[in-house]
Amino acid sequence: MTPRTTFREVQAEILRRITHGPWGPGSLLPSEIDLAQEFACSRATVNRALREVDALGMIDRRRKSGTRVRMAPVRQARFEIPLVRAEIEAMGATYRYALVRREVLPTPDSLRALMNLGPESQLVHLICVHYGDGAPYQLEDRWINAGALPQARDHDFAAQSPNEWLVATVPFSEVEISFQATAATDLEATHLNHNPGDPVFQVKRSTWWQGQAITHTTLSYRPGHRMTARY
Amino acid sequence: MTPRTTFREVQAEILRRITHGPWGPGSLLPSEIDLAQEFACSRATVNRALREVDALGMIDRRRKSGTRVRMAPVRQARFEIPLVRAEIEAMGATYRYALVRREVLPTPDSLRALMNLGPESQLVHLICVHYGDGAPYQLEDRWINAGALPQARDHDFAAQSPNEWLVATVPFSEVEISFQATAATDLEATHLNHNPGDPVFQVKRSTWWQGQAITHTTLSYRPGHRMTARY
DNA sequence: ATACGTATTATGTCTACTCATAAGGAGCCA
DNA sequence: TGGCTCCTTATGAGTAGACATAATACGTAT
Repeated sequence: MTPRTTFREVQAEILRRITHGPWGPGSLLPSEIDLAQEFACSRATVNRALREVDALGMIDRRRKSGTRVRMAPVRQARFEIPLVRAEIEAMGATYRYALVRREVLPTPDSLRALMNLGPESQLVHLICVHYGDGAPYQLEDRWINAGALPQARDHDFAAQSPNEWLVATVPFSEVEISFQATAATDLEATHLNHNPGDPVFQVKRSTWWQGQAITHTTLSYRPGHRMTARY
Repeated sequence: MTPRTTFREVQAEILRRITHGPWGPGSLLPSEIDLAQEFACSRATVNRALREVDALGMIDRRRKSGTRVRMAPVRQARFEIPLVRAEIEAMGATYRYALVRREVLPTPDSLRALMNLGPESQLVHLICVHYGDGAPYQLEDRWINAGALPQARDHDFAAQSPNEWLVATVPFSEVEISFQATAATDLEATHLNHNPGDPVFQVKRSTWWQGQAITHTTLSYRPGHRMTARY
């Protein structure tokens, strides 16, 4: 029982009029005051509804000019980036994790520029495999800045995957993520049931905290992997 | 000159306290009323600030229980999906487009299930290439539902790319998008400077409008292409 | 001890009003 | 034809107060 008009109702009706109704691309919407009158609610309610439609990228709002339906909506896809464990368990599979390699090395030249580190810096290098129902799902090749996170030198990554340790240790970092297709290396072929040279879906992720590089990771997926989103 | 506390200031301070300050993962934030008192503003202002922090996936809000900092933030990457033209022109390159093939065919079996179409349905099939500064950038393999969009049968796609025609014709559709790595086909090799079998970054996109399949597209990128986002 | 109803409390949302700010447009003057 | 000021208008954002709703806490009856 909500006799009052809610901003969700207003929003739904506005969306309907844009997608199915009289407000086509480029058209000018009535002012907030007029809409408030029409929907018999306060201007604040209309404002909130319009602000959320704006966040969807479907309208363009300008002071004095008014609110206009975009000619082409600003398309944006949102991908949730879950922990591998959650991703695998969400498919109903049993998660297992194995540490393949663990070493402390001076920073390789290829990562020096990427992580903005000096020549004497050291990185903890980890290679591990994530399995779903016993089948390899993802190969993780991770480098952790030992200068920024000295605890990483001594941590035992055999029990807990580095990703889970990191989100618990540095929860709110800045992240740059990129997707690409590459040819399978011998390492990827060995651990992911690929043949060398096969196409591999890779995610590269760099994270920073307070201007310091924390970790750089390459995630390689099993053959046929897809990332999907709706919008 | 804004002597009043704005919701942005409140939001910034809350974010600071979560990321650098005293409110670590799992901790309970003061109630909106207490925060309003502390920041000398109204509850509505605090509410708006907290609502936006919630949208970032950093806190968990529950009636009666209060607001809690998440143990691990809900990571979400947002990708803007621009028109190829805009993508290429944003790099400072000159955009050119070429139509390679245009035909009307009965729906292939592989697409019948995907687009939920009957056996007598027909699709407009288009293959085109998008160039940046004369070099091939993206190969577009598109199928348009001729039943839902009869205008597509007669439209001349030599002048305008199908994507631009479609966003002008059916601007607000539902989209499913997925990314994957595949091996280059002969067609991709011919038009994108790949060798057959090379890894190709592919984007597949299906769009629907009012429950009807509109179009299904496979976008294949030139060698080395990356999709990048920050969050 | 367990089950159930009730009080409490924090968030969710709406109203009504106020002032701020960006920007289009009219009018005026050189 | 400019270029300038000033008025008007639509959104942006704040205040205070009210009621709704979900969920926990607690006290009482069985």
